[in-house]
Amino acid sequence: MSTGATSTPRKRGPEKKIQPGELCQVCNEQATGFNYGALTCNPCKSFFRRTVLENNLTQKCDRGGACYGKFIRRCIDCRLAKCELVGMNADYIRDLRIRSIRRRIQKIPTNGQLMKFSETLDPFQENFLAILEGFWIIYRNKQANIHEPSLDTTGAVQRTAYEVVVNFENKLSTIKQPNPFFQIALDRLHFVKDVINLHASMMLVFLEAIPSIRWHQLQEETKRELITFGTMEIPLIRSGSRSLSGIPPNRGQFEGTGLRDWVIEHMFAIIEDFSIKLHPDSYETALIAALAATSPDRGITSAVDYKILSNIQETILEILRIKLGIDRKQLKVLASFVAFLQKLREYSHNSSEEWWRFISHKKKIFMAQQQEKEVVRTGMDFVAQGRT
Amino acid sequence: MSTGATSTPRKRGPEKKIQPGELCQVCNEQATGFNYGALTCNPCKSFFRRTVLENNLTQKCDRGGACYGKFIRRCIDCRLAKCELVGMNADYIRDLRIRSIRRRIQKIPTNGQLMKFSETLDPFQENFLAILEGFWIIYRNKQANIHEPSLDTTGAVQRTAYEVVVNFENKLSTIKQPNPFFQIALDRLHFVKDVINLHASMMLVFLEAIPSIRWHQLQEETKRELITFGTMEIPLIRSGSRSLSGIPPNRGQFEGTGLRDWVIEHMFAIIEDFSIKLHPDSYETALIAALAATSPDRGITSAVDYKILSNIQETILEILRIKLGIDRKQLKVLASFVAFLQKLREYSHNSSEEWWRFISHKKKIFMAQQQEKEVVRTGMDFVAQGRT
DNA sequence: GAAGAAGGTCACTAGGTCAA
DNA sequence: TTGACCTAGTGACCTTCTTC
Ligand SMILES: [Zn+2]
Ligand SMILES: [Zn+2]
Ligand SMILES: [Zn+2]
Ligand SMILES: [Zn+2]
Repeated sequence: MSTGATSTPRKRGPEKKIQPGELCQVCNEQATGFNYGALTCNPCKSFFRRTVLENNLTQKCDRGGACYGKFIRRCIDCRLAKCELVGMNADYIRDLRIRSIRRRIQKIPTNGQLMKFSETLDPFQENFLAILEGFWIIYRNKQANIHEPSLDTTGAVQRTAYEVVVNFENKLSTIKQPNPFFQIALDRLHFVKDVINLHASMMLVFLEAIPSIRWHQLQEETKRELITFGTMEIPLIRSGSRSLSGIPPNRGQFEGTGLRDWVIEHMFAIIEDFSIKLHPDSYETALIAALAATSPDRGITSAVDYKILSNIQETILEILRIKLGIDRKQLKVLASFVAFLQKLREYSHNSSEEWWRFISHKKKIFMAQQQEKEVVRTGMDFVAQGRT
Repeated sequence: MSTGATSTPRKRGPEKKIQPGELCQVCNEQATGFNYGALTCNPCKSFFRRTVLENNLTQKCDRGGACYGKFIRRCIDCRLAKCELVGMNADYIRDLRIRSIRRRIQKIPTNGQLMKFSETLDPFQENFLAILEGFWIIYRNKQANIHEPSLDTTGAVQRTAYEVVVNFENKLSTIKQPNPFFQIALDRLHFVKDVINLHASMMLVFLEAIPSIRWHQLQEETKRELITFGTMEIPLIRSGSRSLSGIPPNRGQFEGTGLRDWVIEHMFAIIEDFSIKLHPDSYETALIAALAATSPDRGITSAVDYKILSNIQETILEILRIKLGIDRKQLKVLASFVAFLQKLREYSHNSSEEWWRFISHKKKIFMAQQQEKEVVRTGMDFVAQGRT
């Protein structure tokens, strides 16, 4: 078949106009102009867009493909074939929409036993999302050390579950703030530990706050796994999210700390993936973070806990899906989020030993140099308990 | 902008045509619009369609053709005569729409209190799924060489789009069947090429058959990319699927062929992943395969093709999601499918060079040994054209 | 910056469904 | 068989780019 890619240069701009009386090359009615590469009428233009560009259904012609003239409009098969014959071409598309999906979303619940699908969040889901998003904004904007630029939280949380969020803010403010000004070498170790502790503590607050997780019911081991991996994964999401708010990730703070290069490499690849490929909204980010934080696929041994976490994942995924639908985004976006989470899990799985080596090493140096007058680092100590 | 600041309610869409209070020209009841060429009520519209376009039944009037007003509805004879009198006309018919394939996914009665919503596939989606599944069963069960055990296709395809599927079967049967009995060393090369060609040709048939893909509109380069990667990916899904039907994958057929070990390793890891972790049913498998086959994320350079493929992906994902919902499966299952596809893409991306090296090498040996009296291997040659 | 073309909207209607 | 109600394709008319 000839490619037909040699489309004639289209008439554009204030140039030769269409003569009155010129006919549609498809249906022989009055033409209105050049549409998608051929002289056609308005209906045929719309038809072509709908059928080819919006991916509508085709069907066989009843009359063996013999439709012509005005009657060609009644036969999708023949009309489309004629469109292509006269040179209408998908190369002229600028944007595609998916109407079939949009239409289904508009279905309203019927009064029958079996409800048809209605795509809005129910109050529980709304609340869930509000709390997550509120937390996320605070977590994202909070300085992880006083070198970091802070973002203004005011206003941003307005629509969210305010009280809960204020509660977060209070809890987070009690956590020791890492100090990046190194007076002596030992300060650097303090700093690293404090940063990790901060994130681990935030994770604790986050997980306790996720609606319906019933944190205290989970087994100690499960909690430890969640916090350990969450502490590796969530800060990357935070960093990507801050990057989207205009604060680029600071690679320098990891270099020369003794953390292996491939880990740093992997981290920043993920952050870039997040901010460039995904560039999610703030609610999407909050939900992605919640999915990462509650993932059961990291060696949770208790079957009960696994089930609890799976249910939460399901709840979050459902909220995310409906929200995306409301925003007219494609399911593919959800798929890309899931793929990202997969990568994130691979990262934390592969680098957990390295991180642990890194932290232990720092600790050993620390202990050797000083009789550790133990600073309470709730988050980190909690994680550390699980290690031999 | 300040157009006429007067109360112009910015009308969109067409003008309202019918005034409330207009009467049906046939029965004098409230009219609903122009139907088949006359202003009529809904019942008269339905009546006309049924009688003229569907049944053609007639029946003499008891009252000598004197029925009028509302009572005309009781007399087929008079009602039809009046319809024709006021100008209703069979020319207004369009094609019959696609008859929806018998709903095979029936609503499952809810016994629990949790189930609030249930979605069903629309006719287009039903048809799409039926064709895919029908193709898949044939593709899966077909022997790729005469050593392979075949599965009985009879019965399995009964509920699917039968004609389309028969068409597949015919197309597939014209492809050269690889012969695994090696008389001379050269036969082995023939065999390898034929196997690859078989799969590439199957991919071609598959892609042409996917509803709404409009294969011929895609650019040559796009087609080539799809077939190339599909030929690497789809056979793995097939193998996993056969494994679920009780036919274990045959690793031996790759060993000693010169294909590098890591590729074989990767392939069988994916097959195992598919059959053990995913264990999808046959609908799901067909949809997963279609997703893999139509993925735009493999260096499709044409923006239009990318959009078209994305659109199809969206359609398939939506069907998969609804189908999973009907089967009471969690969204997480969808996520795991997506994650699998991601792995599959990584595999094909990483090993495409190796496969190409492998095929070219075989070809070189082949050419060196014999003046290649070229056997037509449509599928493979198509792929090969894109390579330098 | 105006003409022309792409894309969006939505009332309208062909055709299907199903309980009565 | 009927007709209330639904689904989804249509096309008149509109807005939003893009090009000259
Ligand atoms: Zn036309
Ligand atoms: Zn036709
Ligand atoms: Zn009437
Ligand atoms: Zn009568």
